[in-house]
Amino acid sequence: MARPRQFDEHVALEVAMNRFWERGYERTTVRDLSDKMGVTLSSFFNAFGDKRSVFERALQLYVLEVVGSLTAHFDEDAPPLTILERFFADLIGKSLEDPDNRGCLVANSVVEIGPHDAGFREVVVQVMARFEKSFEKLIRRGQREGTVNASLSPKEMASLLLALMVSLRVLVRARPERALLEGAIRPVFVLLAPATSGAMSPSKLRRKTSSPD
Amino acid sequence: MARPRQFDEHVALEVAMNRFWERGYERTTVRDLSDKMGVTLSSFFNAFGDKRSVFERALQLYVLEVVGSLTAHFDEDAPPLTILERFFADLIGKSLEDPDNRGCLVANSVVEIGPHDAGFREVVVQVMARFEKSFEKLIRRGQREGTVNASLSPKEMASLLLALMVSLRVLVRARPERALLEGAIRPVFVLLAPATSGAMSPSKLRRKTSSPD
DNA sequence: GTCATTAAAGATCATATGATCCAAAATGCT
DNA sequence: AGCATTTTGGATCATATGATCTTTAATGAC
Repeated sequence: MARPRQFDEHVALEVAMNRFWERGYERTTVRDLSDKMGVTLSSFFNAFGDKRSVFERALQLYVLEVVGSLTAHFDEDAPPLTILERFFADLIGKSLEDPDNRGCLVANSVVEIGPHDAGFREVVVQVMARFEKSFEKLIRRGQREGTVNASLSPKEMASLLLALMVSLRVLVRARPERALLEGAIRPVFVLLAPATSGAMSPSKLRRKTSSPD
Repeated sequence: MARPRQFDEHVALEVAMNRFWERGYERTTVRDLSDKMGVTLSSFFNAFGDKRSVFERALQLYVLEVVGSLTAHFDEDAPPLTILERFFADLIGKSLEDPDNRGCLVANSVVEIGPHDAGFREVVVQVMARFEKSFEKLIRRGQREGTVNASLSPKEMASLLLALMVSLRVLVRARPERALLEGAIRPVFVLLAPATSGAMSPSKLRRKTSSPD
């Protein structure tokens, strides 16, 4: 009943997402977008409305795909500490393997348009809240099961893990060094480990092979 | 011998710094800058060259003043743990009292222009390296003096503290909540506290007034 | 006072940018 | 085939933006 689209909307949005992720909102022009998306400028505006809407949907897509692939760890059947270890290993791995060091679109958006756009801030806040809740649940479960240090406040630890997660994604943009990122998380896992019975200090848990650096 | 300036270069740069801090690099136009700086567009370019140069000097100024006022804590005559507590309390206080939730210009720059401008990235990396070194020294001193958990790796803890510092400044842009920011740092201080002799868990050090939340 | 020198004022330029407009093209329905 | 409907191509628009140019103003040196 009408002329069919010559492009796949989902594929196009995927391209847009990667473009925004790499260059940020302001530095990405609609011409660059429509180019990379393989969509004419007319079709771009016809199909998506305006630049802001495209970003909105790109951000949604990011949350669905990239954030989703991370949160998937939370549903694994494993001890909370294992889940957290896998989660951060995955986060660091993905961060370091990105040749463009783009970090996280959500975190980037916090900085670039956080205080300037209440709508986007809301999205970002929601995403963060989800992580916080998941972290908190993991901590609580670990404490119930005796695999996580029972003296820790789950809420505080959730804040710490969220903060850590954000900072890893920010730091990698300037300093994509494994030692820095892994160094930052390792002490936190020392802290998470349950207090060993007796007078044993947490030092035994610190590393697999150790030498005081 | 020539017409004198009608503006104070330092004051003008201060204004520019605050403008970049609040709005970021791309969103701040030279017209807005010259306006707020009280300098005509001609004088702006005449005195500073171009927008990038102004940002460069604004960033320098930020490092000197804002970062400087934070690093001042490191020279205080107090136990490392006390210095770190004051440092983070100050950081959080300053972050929360800013009505515009601007976070940190350096951190913001990491995200906005980190991967796109090697020159600025270098500045940012330097600043971070300074903090890391300071953190590491504090940890080492605390360990020598017996006021910091001796089983921790100073390098790793320095990475963690740097990461934490960055994340606080980023988080405040979207979620200026004291509970979140303080919640994130408190467990780290639990970790930093020296292992108490005997089988005592760190729980006693956790809070001044406590109730398991 | 004259002159060299730099700053200020304000118009102006070239380009970039988000967005629109209109005609041509492609489809399904009848 | 003809029509309604949506997409596409490409020109175009209005404005914003970084930067420059020209003219005038202020100052010290002589």
